[in-house]
Amino acid sequence: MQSKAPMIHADLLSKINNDVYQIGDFLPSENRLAQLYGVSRETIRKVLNELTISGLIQKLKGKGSMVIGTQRSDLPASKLMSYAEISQKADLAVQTRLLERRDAALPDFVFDSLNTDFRQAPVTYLCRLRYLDERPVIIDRNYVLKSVCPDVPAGEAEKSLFHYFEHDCHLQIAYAKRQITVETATKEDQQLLNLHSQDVVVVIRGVTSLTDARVIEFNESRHRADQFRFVDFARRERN
Amino acid sequence: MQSKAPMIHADLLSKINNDVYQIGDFLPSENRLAQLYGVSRETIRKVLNELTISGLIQKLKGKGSMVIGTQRSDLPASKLMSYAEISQKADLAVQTRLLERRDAALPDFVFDSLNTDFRQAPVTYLCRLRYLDERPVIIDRNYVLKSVCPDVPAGEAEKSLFHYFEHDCHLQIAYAKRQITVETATKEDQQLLNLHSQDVVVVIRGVTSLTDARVIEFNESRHRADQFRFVDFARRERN
DNA sequence: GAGTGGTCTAGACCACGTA
DNA sequence: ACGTGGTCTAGACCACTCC
Repeated sequence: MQSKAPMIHADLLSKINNDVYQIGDFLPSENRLAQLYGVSRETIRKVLNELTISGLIQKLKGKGSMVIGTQRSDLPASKLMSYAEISQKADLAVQTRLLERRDAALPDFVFDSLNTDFRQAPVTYLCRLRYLDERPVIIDRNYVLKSVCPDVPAGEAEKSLFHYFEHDCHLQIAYAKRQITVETATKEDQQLLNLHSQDVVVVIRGVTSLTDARVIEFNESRHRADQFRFVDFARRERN
Repeated sequence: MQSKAPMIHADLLSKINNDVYQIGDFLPSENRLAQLYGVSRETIRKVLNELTISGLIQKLKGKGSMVIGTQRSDLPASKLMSYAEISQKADLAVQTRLLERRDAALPDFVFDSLNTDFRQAPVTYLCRLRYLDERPVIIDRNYVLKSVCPDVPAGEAEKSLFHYFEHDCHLQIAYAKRQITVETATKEDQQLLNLHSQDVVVVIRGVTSLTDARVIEFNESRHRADQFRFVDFARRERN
């Protein structure tokens, strides 16, 4: 049983993505939408607020809510999605190869963050190579805490880690902190991604947490710089 | 006259940043906060929702709201802030030099986006070089639409463009779309940023819009790759 | 059972833009 | 004057956690 707000959200989303409401158009007013969906105005406002944050609409005081973007135009690269999920949405010819999977301790470079709580914690280490059109473009390394998720089957690792966490382990991913930097390619980067010695890679390091705020994994993602693209939508904080 | 929600937001924010509520702690319950601040629970919930989106707290059903981050720990690189504002927050020794300022038409490379509406639109072109500790690290180029902001004084350009827009022109910045890529350094990049011919730069291209959804400027920002760092917080969409 | 957050409501008052 | 979004309220019912 879906609750009302998510259903309305999904409905408006699909109407925006399918040009029922086109960019530049105004949505029906909040009162009108409340009537149409048979809910209170506050419920409509909750949904419109989410669409505003996502960058799909802009509210104009005294005028209405204008459509300013769609999901399909610029795929949500800044959202928290797994590689498998993004690929699926983008309709790309992708492939994943599991290079390594073994028990390990968290390496203590721990991504310069002060996550000292996790030093030497037992993890399942995964190293996967991502292909786009038969060409290797990303090296993904995951360090999954055994205290939260005791094991990761090799078969699942080749598909989607997130899917495994959420469906098979009943663990709900909630949020992640990530950092993007550019670094010179290591010998291993050069070999796996077919790079030259002077090339650089885009490195994304992050921590992923669950709805109960427990950390489930650390990860490092190394991208061919020429294939890297990050799209962001940001709203200004009003002070 | 500040309204209630923003005041409570600011208060909780400062208490989190000043360790009154430390990471791992639970905030007072929603009912408790409603009593403390003398407002309704929905007002409290609005504020807590904002803090959740910002990555400062995580709500645990049946338990409470746990602090999971602060602003000072990882400064908000993914927020929509001007260079001047970020520098100020981060307490960096920075400097800006205006290299060029002239009337122009929007170049038609228009950032591959389909903003065909703006072809050949008259703009004020600005090129600024940003220094960090006496070293040049960023080349900023702005194309400010004359139809929205007729002119940009040279003096203001050396300070903060956003400050000029908002305080002197009474234009309210609302949101921006940006794209991050990595490209090989041009001759000009090499000269201005002291790079070698094989080096790369991180390029951020974007469009900035106002609260009334009008575009005010396009921009391109070219960063020394070794100085570039982008921090992001993302929440998982619940489907 | 008591307390927590999640959802939704019906209504109020305001500031803003259009006409 | 009217309709729009912005803000806030007081209260209801639910699902969840903890004791």
